[in-house]
Amino acid sequence: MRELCLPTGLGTDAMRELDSLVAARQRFAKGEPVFQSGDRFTALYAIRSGSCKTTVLSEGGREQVTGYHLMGDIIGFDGIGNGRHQCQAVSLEDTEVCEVPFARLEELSRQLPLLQRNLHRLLAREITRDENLLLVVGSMRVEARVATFLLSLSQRYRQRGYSSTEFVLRLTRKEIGSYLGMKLETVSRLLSRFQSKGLIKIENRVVRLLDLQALKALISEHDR
Amino acid sequence: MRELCLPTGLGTDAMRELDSLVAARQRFAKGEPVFQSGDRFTALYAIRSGSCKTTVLSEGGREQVTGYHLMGDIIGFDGIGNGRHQCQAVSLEDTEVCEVPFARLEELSRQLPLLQRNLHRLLAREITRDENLLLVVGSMRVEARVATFLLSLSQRYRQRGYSSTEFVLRLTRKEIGSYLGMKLETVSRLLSRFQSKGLIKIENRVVRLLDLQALKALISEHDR
DNA sequence: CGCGCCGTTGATATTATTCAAGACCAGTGG
DNA sequence: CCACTGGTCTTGAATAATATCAACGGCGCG
Repeated sequence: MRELCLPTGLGTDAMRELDSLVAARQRFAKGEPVFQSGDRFTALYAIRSGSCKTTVLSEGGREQVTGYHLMGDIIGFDGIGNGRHQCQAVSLEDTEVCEVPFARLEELSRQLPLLQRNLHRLLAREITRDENLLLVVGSMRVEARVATFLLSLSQRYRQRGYSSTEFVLRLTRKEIGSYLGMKLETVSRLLSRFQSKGLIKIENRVVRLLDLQALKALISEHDR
Repeated sequence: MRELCLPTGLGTDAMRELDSLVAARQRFAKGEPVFQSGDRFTALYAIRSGSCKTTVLSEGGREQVTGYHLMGDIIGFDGIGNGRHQCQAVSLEDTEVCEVPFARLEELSRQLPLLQRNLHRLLAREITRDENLLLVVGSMRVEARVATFLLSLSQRYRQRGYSSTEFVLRLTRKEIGSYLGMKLETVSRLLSRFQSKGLIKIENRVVRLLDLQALKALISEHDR
């Protein structure tokens, strides 16, 4: 498991106890839901490999992508509030997931203050993640939003030990657009523009970041 | 304290223990910060009367309003992640706040499963609150966003036992705009338009909702 | 009383969406 | 193996939504 994750700093005994409550890995093919909106909430899910998107559905059946989750991320927190999942999580490629039964996690975290602390950290990080996204979507123009998206992915891949300058987008243009509050054509245009300015190289879903500085500059360049 | 709040369902003993760790009320005049971005995180704050906004600041010094908190809300969760507050909370009128030291709350919640559960609920609700706002800002046109804002306030005031059709906006047009991802002029225009259509009556900060159905209809009317 | 923020409204400019067409690609079935 | 299909992506032109600029009235506070 990962640095920013539940077992951080736990002793070997505690670690073993935590392991014992984690179920075996489950596999999800591309497009399969890990959980659906309305499902009874019983567990968190740790992504061991692959990736997922989380989406909320508006009354009109409109889908809004609220998260793009990579290996090492934990998803499912949204269900804690009222015992049912408020969003759905869908696998974006072949994905392996470990189920962490939440009732038992709560129980164990009563005995292990450090585990409790880590759980709280995870919950809080989810909050700041969302608020950050809110800042991006609410206050930046589209160009800066896409630049932010790319740079944030870059950083997340680096944290995971992968290349921070070349990676595959598992989201479609439409999904990226939904995530960033714009239309798919706009996403496409901006990626093309970034490429023509020499900031990135993009071929379908494969991005290579060529000029991180310039991308950063785009972000602060103009308000909205 | 309130229904959706920490002491829900606790016995009288547990209640007393919880009370014992809550500090006396503090008062904040309009414009005063309850906590600032970068402050060391030590406590949550329960709003007993009045209201606050929470804002995050981008690198460019741009302010994004991420929350509008009324009496009964608890704020400060954002600091749990890394021990420092990620946003600032500012009083919008004369406001009374109770400080809840977080370390002691964690400790107590290890002994009281129900308290633990309530704490987790609060954290999770904060997450779904943000994701809902994301849906609003990311996928609705400005008209629907403002309608959603008014209806959500209506509901929150009702939950608190106040009039759900007449209330005072403690946020300026600029703050509302920031919260909803639009410009202050746009907010002003939309409120005027709603008024001229007979949906609301607005005089400065005082709103009266006249046609809830029509406001609801506006929301689903069109995507973006 | 005067000054600074707040709010409204109109005219104009810009940004982003919509509509439309075509290229590309992967999967499917003949 | 190839043609077919449906989804994805790109790009252009027209259009609609929203921001910007500007002027002014009003309110609250010192």
